[in-house]
Amino acid sequence: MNSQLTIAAHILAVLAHHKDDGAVTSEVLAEGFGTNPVVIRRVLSQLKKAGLIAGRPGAGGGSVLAKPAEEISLRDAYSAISDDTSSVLGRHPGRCKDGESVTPIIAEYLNELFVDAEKALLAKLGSVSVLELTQEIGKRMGLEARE
Amino acid sequence: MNSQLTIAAHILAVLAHHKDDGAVTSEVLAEGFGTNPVVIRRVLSQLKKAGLIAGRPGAGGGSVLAKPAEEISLRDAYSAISDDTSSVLGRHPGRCKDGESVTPIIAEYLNELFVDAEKALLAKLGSVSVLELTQEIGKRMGLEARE
DNA sequence: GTAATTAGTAACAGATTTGGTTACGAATTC
DNA sequence: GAATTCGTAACCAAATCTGTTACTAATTAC
Repeated sequence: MNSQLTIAAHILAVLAHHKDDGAVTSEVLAEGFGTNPVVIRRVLSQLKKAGLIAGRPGAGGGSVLAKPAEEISLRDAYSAISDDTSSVLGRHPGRCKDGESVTPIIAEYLNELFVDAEKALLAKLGSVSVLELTQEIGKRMGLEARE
Repeated sequence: MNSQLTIAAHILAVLAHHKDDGAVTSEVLAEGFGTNPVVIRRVLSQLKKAGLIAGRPGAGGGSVLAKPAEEISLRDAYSAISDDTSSVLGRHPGRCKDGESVTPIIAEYLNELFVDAEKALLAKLGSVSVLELTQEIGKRMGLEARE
């Protein structure tokens, strides 16, 4: 699900933005992102499993951040929605005919390189906290209101 | 096409590895990767457009590197197979109801962050040349033969 | 010049993935 | 007990991905 990270980041940003207004329902989040509440709940479920948010069913329920916004990074969101097999760059399958010795070596080395590249990406995501997210969003909203 | 970068890297590695053995046919490349020659040719076509390889049809034809291996990086391969709209992390669609002002701001900011993260990944890919690729592969083949 | 080889590309099919929807049970509040 | 909301399963349509066949164009071999 390629939009899950985007949705997760959106959710975290909105929850942090509304931190003092109580829980946010999946319906509100869905409207904000322009999708169905179930799509949102699928991501909420994974963020919850990862301990990033907390949710309560029932009237007046919804989701809130489970931790201070400065303790949640976009990398946490990425980890929450990724399974172990997923990779942004794909993996070399390493299929080859018997006796062909160069292919599996290329496969293994390329996979190592891709993992390294992915680590660089994750490091960048890890450097952005949800707190920074809301601060920047608040700043931009202020600018826009003034225009 | 998610395996295209892997295929492209495989192609470049094999072409560099066989640099002194003449052109390599799409059939040989396909066997090495375990796929159909047409799948390989689709990627070859893009690498050729990007000026990374040169190909000749006809008997004894095939593909060769168009530049010295040290002047081709995995980032070049990535650029060759990506179009402008593609992104490894996806993009925030920015859909929202009228009057909702926070959503487009979140969308824009997240997209900026994702582009930054992608740049970190591309920088890593850019640091690996096809020459290094073949050198490391040659090293590993030597090690394996000795086992 | 003719045959053989190979790239390049279009067209198509099957499998997989993705995003959206409906539905329903469980938990919670009022 | 009624209303609300989550959590999740089931399903569907659209898109994407991978592989295949088929054909043309270009080039070499003889």
